[in-house]
Amino acid sequence: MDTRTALLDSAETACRQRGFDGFSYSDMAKDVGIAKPSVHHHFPLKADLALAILERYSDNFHQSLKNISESNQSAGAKLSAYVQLYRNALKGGTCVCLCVAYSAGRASLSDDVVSKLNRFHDFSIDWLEIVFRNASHDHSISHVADPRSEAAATLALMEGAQLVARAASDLVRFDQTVSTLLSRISP
Amino acid sequence: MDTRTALLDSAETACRQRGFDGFSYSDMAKDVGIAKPSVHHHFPLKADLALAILERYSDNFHQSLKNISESNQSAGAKLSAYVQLYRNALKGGTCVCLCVAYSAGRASLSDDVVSKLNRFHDFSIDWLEIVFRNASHDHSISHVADPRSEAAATLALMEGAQLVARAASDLVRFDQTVSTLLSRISP
DNA sequence: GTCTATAGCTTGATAGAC
DNA sequence: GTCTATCAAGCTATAGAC
Repeated sequence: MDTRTALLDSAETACRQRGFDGFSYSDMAKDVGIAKPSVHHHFPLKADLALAILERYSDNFHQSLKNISESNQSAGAKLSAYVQLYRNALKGGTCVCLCVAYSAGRASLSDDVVSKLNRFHDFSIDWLEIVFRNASHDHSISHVADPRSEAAATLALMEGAQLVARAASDLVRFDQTVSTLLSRISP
Repeated sequence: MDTRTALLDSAETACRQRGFDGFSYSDMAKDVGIAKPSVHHHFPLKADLALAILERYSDNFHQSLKNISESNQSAGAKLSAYVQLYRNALKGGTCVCLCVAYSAGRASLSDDVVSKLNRFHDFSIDWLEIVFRNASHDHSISHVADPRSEAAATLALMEGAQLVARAASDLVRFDQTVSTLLSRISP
């Protein structure tokens, strides 16, 4: 594995565990086994690092949603897979997803990172809106109200469920939080 | 106003804007107009400060829920007031509530603060559970599923809605997120 | 209860050799 | 691309005078 990728892995994990202000170039250097100033060769400023982490994360997430769309037929099955994605991102209650970490640490981020973060949110809501719109045709999710609002609520539910589960370091909290949503999905 | 209260005000606001690692004793000292070491007289360690902020916040929140319970008749009206509480806590999109800030910054908090945070979450869920349980009698909220799960989902929805709105610094995001929930309340 | 002074450490970032 | 050496600034925290 190349050094840049190893550094990004280290930084993303640390950021999702402890927040963007909760890890340093020194931590990354120790993790990867190089000297601290060498990290600056790959990411001159921490703002560069913030952007690189988000861009890679964003690309992976987009790919995940594409895979979910392709490998699941009904809207309900797609929604269920989406919830699983956020459940897995918790890594047993030790992490939150990058969006939760960045949203909470918004004040330490540059304007372009914040705007990319908001575009990430929009992308997720757009995808969910289509799912809920399809659900009102295939009836795989019960009593769907306005698809756009349902989509926004679902994204917030995922982020909030992660926060509560992270606070307790307990996946059961996540499961309890999403159970009403999942119960609306037809088998 | 006494110095301790002024310091708590400064710290709570800063924490909700920038996270617990995002402000320092120096910031508080400047805010209140005293020297930095004087802050240590009131809160020797930053861990003491973390606890004091949460305890005061918790007491205020409990009082707010009590007021909501007393001044609203139907379950739907109580839920609507609860949502407003979280909307106001956003302060126009500049802040999140303390629980969101603490949950995201969990790694920097001591064990007793984390356990108090989890008790705060439980208290909120308990209160909401009663609201949803009453709603299945007074029919002021439509299609209520399991009250405990609805309660957990509602807390997560509030925290997630705050995160998304904070990321965008835009209250409209909050309103869009909670609109499906509010539309379930009978007029 | 507030002050000045300071300790001891970590941070992000740079200079310059190899 | 990685290193050693270093910087200025920030942090939490303490000592001791008033």
